[in-house]
Amino acid sequence: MTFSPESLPNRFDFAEAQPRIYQQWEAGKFFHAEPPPAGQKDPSRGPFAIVIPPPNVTGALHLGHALNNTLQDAQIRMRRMQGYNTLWMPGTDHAGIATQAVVERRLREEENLTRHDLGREKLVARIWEWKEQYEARILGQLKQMGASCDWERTRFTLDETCAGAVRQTFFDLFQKGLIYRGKRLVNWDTFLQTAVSDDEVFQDTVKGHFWHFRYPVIDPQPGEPTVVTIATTRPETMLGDTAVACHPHPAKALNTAEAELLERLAKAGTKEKDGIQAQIDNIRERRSSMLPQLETLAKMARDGRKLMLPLANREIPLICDEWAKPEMGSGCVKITPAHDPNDYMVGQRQQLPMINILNTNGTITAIREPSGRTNEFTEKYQGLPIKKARAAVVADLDELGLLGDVEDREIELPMSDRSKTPIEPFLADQWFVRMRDADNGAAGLAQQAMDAVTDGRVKIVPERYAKSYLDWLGEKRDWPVSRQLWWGHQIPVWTCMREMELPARRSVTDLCRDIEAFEREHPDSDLPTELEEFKQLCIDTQNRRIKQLREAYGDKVSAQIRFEPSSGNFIEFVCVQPNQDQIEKELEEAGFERDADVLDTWFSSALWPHSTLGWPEKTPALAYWYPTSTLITSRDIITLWVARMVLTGLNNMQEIPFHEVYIHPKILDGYGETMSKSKGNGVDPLDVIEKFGADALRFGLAALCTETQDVRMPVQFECPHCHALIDQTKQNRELPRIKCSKCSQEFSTQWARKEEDTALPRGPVVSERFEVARNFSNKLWNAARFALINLQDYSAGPVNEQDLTVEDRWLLSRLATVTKESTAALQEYRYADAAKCLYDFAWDEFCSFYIEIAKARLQNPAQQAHAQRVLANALDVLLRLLHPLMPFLTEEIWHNLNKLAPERGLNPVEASEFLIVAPWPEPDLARQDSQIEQQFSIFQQALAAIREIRSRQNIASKNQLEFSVQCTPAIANLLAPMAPYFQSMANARAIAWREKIEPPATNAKASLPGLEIYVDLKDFIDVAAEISKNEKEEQRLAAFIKSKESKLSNESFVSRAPAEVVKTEREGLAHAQQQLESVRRSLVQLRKMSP
RNA sequence: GGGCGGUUAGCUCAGUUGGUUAGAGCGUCACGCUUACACCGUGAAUGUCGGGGGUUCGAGUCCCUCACCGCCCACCA
Repeated sequence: MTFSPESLPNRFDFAEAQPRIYQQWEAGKFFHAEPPPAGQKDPSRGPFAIVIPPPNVTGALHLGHALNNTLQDAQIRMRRMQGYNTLWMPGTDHAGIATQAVVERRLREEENLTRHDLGREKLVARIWEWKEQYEARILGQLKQMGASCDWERTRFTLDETCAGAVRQTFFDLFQKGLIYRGKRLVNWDTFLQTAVSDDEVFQDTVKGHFWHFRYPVIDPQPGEPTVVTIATTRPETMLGDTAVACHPHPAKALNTAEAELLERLAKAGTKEKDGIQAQIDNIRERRSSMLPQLETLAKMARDGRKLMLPLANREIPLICDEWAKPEMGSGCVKITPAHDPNDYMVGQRQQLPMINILNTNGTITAIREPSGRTNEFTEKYQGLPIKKARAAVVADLDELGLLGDVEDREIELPMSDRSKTPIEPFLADQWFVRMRDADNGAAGLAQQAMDAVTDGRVKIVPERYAKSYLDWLGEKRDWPVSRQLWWGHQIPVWTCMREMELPARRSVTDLCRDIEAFEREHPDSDLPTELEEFKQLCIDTQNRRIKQLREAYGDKVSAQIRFEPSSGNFIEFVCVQPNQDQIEKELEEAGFERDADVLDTWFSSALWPHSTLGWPEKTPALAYWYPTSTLITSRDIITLWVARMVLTGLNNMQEIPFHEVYIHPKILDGYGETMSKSKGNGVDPLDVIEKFGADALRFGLAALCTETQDVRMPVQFECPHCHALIDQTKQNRELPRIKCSKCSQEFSTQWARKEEDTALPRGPVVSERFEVARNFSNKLWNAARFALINLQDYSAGPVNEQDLTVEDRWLLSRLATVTKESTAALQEYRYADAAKCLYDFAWDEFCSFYIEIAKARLQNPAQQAHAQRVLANALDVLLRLLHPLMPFLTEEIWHNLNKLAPERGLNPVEASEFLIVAPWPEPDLARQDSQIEQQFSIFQQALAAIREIRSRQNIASKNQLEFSVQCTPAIANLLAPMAPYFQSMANARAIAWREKIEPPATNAKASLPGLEIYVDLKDFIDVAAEISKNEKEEQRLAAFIKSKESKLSNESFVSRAPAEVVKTEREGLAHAQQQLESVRRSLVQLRKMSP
């Protein structure tokens, strides 16, 4: 079977080639990596590994994923070719909340069922079905993009391997005391009865009220107020108040606030000034009207004055806390630690009790006082939904005469994105990972992760993102890891309540309260005997239990035991190691219950770099590829994911997870908005692949990937009828159907729901920004086609140094430079630079010059074999350099090239069968030759000048031109051999190369540094065009000269600028003057000719 | 409110340590089927470098300032 390159189509048929080539790569096992066998020397250049940021199984991949994975694959492919033992670890993320939410929504929409109707097991089974479907789709998309992942190692954050790692990590942290149980305010959705994450909460502005209440002071002293006024937008929360706060130093606080405002006023623009001034006036007014009272309140707080919380009849303290802002409201603020995030912080600072007032369904609960007893005064509110409770509380306070002003006010209300109902802050038991440093000052998890970046073990590129990483970790906030969901890793802790067995003469609750009070008031004294004995008994009981558990289960379990004063019970938390089913069973039989919550999704993805390699097993893969080489991801998960991987890596492996982190740009639409399905401006990579090909998608994305900017990508609908592109606007992007502006036929969009819409053919969302890359791949395809057609009688053989022509040496010099620069650019994640460098070289140098020149040489029997060998070599190198960005096209051409020129290179060697594993080109730096490049550039300029004359004189290319060149013998020697190429590339015949020539009678002239080109125009001359051109040139030069002269006549420039700069300016001036003279001479000539 | 980016041709973007009168692709205009490629070739036109100050012999580049756009974080009882 003979291969006939002429029969290749003149467009690269990517739709046919992509699946075929991908299948060949997979069959060749090129993606699969194994560590070198134990005890053997590593034959490779060493390990190189990237773990994929696992896409969520929530839905299909979008263009952002396409970018992310293109950039990874480019690194992987280059390193593989460079000889590294390269692993790209693929997988997907179970994405807890997001995935459960999607499935629950569908359940609701399609079957009108809630998760409670289905039950935990069945819901989880449904989510697994969803996962299987989307995982397959995601992996399919990655393959169509050409991702060279090691699919045999594909992991899922919820699979068995990852589950083992999660449990091991949890157990380890639990045992180290770095995991603890605590209360935390969560965003509670009372409708769905679930906690939602911060990013599922949106703020809605609604009309509300601002109610002022008066709380009576208990035993006010003379001169003190009898009531304290507070204000709230949520009256019902007062049932859970445990303090009222005022500022400790109101005068100082007012001063500070005023000073800050004054500072802002000085800087503010006119628009803001009025507002700020009003605030300042307010402060000044308050200073006279309210300050004395605020000072009194602060003193009362210090004296321990108490207030009587109405309705609940609860004694609550008046406290000092800086959270109270003297410049706002009444200057005092009610504190409800269990139902407001800020109050919660105050509560923690001030050790206030936290009183929950809500049931999970949003009705008022049976309120329990800190002492443990139920509050009988609030029974009447029990069971009321919030709205009714609010009205009742206001009415009751009014009746007591404690209601003050009621203002109308716009309120920012947090709403649940999922149910569109208001969010209630709700106190829930949660598990936390301790990020803070140890009490003895030893670096905690957060600090260790910070150190890894500050000392350079982990390098973040671009550097500025290290700041977000460090700032966020620097807060060292404990990481809440439990989620009230069903989809995820269930927390491996079993809990049991145990009653305190002790012959207490007094109630446990009282004893505890006394201990607490005594320790607070006499921190340095020993406890009284009774209390001390009780405390010791508690400790002994705990220790005895821990010992019992240890005896029963050894180190397979770790226990934390806590005493709860309010109930007098011990709570035992037992964390069980992985694969201890028997122990779990025994615990459950003994009355323990497993925690129903699951772990934060980021807990499992935090382990990704080592869990995917098999940890906690000591696998050879883990030993070989960990730490991985680089992580390529987007900036929005630097904190959520990157920081946590560093932290768990250091904890579990005692080693960083990766050496480098590259943060790539985000893809925005034409309006600068992030792409998302919910806006309708998302582009499906598969639509781009279908229209432009995978290589165009990849090259296009890489070319846009610059360091500082996000990628802005205007998108269009493609009409399925006539293929016209219709710009997407904010108006039309949410329509279910669109009428094509060109063919007037209609098509459907992603919003199509109704049958009449879905029946229409779908118009995909694409971007014409991929056209450039598609055109480029076609250019390459055809350049290769040309080469192949001309290589049919190729014979391998060495290329002798003395046979190299100027154009050969120019090309080899450029090739060396391009190899060096594009390699460096890729290695440094400067993708746009790499793409541009290769694009320019391939198109403007290889195609426009080398191939054009080759056309003449390949005709000449004496030069043909040599030209073929250099051409094959150049194409070979170019294919290898482009392969990471355009794998399919280059692989396809490589195979064709192998058929005609299996042995190639300046010293021919047999090419590898597959480009994907061909060696990466080494830049032949000895070939870099600036002199040759300069010489060649004279040829290029001369050629351009002749072409320009042809164009301005409007001379058809079929008419041959004659030209002569006035230049030095050196330049003549250089240009004379290029005569055939002037002929083939500009249809221009060289008459003479001399130092002095007689210009032809009718001529057009071009002057370049060191040479003058005269084109003999014969009958073609268009005098008017020539005059106009020269006049324009005259003007331009005159202006240029004028500016140069004024610069050079400037004394301070000449004396202060570096001599070199002055010299180039002088030379520039001289040359321009010469040119001007020449232009003027031509004009005189031309005007004589003009009628 | 805090932090980080951005603003250069109609559009999308480059622009090194300050140094000729600022570049590319697309689009526009003119010409063109010439031994691969019309998804092509040849040539042309196109800019108050967001505004205002400053430093400097010299500023798209450095400093200050204002305006606008985007992202992240924290948020007002």
